[in-house]
Amino acid sequence: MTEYTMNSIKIREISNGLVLENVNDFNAKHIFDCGQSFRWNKEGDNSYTGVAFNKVINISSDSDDKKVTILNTSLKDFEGIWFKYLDLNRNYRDIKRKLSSDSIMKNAIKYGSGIRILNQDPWEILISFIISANNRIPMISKSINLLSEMYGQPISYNGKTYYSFPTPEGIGSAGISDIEKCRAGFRCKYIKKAAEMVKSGEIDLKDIKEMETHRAREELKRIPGVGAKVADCILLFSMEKHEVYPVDVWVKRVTEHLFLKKETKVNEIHDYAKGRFGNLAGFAQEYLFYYARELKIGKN
DNA sequence: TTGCAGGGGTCAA
DNA sequence: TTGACCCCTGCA
Repeated sequence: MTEYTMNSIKIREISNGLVLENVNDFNAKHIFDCGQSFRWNKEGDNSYTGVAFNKVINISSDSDDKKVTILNTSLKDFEGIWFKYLDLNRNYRDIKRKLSSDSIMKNAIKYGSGIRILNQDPWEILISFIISANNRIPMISKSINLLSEMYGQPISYNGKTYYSFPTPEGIGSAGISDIEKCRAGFRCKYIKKAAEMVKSGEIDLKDIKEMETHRAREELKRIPGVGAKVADCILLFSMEKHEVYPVDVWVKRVTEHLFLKKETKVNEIHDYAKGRFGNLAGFAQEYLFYYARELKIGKN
């Protein structure tokens, strides 16, 4: 049996995948339920099956044993895709230690101790978070799945058919009445326009990813349906801008409730987060979002 | 059974 | 700064 090591993670090949050992700060539930992705479904055995980068994989984790199992993959794909996607090169122990200077963050981090910020595809995140505006999570997932069924490629796994996320060409060439079949309502016109802009090269997501954060945000906001919050989600979840602090209703509530103790304007919340969490604000946001939403903190 | 509020915001006035 | 907005669910 051959074993490999990447960043102190031991990798062992099994018949249909890989077993990773000595993985710190990794909990599948925390990662896939903390709001950064809409394409991971919980299975009966508490594992998660998801579609990303035109592949379907299944991930389960045992935090106590520091063990992660990835099914339907290969060593080659792990090295080429999943190691980066799962952010396994990052030391979350350091991040958590730096953010734990007060008891409030300590509790939030303890609650979502296995959160990692995925490195997702900017194009997929762009469309997904346009759909998220004034919407509910089950509906967002449903619309993304319908879009994928209509314009993506089928992928079979475990007797089920999944669909890859569509390309800009796929959605950009579709008519508005077809896109409306994804049930995203008034957001459909934004989806179409965004796809056309990416398809034509008017918006180059690769370029934007390389830009300084402020300029990248302004560039993203040129896309219809992308305001401050959606732009920040794109920056944090797909462009490695970890200093941004996307403020949605939950984050606004939890920041007010736990820290500011009063109603506060979104701009002031940004300033506060920048001052308090610095270049780790994005990580803080994820711990707080998960903590707030799971425990309904600040609601009412 | 029907009706209404409201949701991971954005846009236009 | 304020409403409207597709679609759907939960709850009177």
